[in-house]
Amino acid sequence: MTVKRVGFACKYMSPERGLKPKMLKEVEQPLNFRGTTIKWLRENQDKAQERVYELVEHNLSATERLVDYVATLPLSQRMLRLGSDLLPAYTEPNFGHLTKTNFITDLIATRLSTIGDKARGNDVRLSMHPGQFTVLASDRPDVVENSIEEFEYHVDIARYMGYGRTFQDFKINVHISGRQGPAGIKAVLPRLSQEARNCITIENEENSWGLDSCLELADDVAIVLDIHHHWCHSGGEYIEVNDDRVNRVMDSWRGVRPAMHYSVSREDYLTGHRPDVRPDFQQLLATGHKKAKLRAHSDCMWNTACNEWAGSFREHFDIMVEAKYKNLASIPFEEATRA
DNA sequence: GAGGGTCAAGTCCGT
DNA sequence: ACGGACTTGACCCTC
Repeated sequence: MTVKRVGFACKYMSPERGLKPKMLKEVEQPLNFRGTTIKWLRENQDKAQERVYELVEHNLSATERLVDYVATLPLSQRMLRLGSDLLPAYTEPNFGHLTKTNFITDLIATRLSTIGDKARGNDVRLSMHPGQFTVLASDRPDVVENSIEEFEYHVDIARYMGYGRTFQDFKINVHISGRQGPAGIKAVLPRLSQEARNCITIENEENSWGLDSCLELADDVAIVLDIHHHWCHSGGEYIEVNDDRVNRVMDSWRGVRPAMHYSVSREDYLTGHRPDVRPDFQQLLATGHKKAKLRAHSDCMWNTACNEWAGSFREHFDIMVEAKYKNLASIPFEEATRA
């Protein structure tokens, strides 16, 4: 029997929202990342190595606790995106070495291996999503080089966890982003490691490179359909699960169960909007709403009509929920749309 | 304690 | 030309 998953991204939030901020942080911090800035490392060179060690140690523990938490959830909720800041400054030219000294590399290898085993042992589906600075299709060669390095950083994490061995055993998702478009992605693929080519997925954007552009890559990589991005990009289309384009997305996964993204416009930007009616993009634009603001993610999955629509994809897709309230948004959505 | 400015990187949109 | 938004806020300083 197929498990139909719904997941959340990067961060655990406690259901006890009434706790004082300090208490809340105490409860949540053990499962969430800590970080630093390049500026701080630059200004505190003598303490930089120690600081990075401490952060890596914490972030590895946080990742393990987060995977452990997800492993306690019903099978249908065992899907998780890991944050990109696990290893601080890994690809920064002057400070990357701080995460690559021998004793840290040993720590990373050991701990990530354990985490990978736990994820596989508990059927937790994992992914990552490199940031907006990863532009594999840029028309600037230096940006492409840096982006390959940044992408391979995520692949290193996957590899340490024992992934990247077969097609889409782990998803590392990026946008096309650059001015070269789909051709730029095709050009860069042969330059990526084998594990990277197993993990890479391409997601449709709200602006510039939409679903049709992504589908040009359907023979090369798995496509991640973001139905909210498509709603923005198309000017309000609620794409149906039986649409031919959706079929082509599914085919791009070559037999692996596809993953997709679901989010909804911020509830506080649509004050008074009925929760049982899907927002009408054109009507919202006509009443003075700004496209940029309609893109912003909501706290929770407040719109039951959108949820029903998104839920219709669960037959064929695992769904990554992108919402500010993380697990507190994804879990009720999962329960409400369970078949 | 809470609030606000700041932080490596690219690209596009809106003003 | 420039600020804001984006895959993700966390940290540090001030009050």
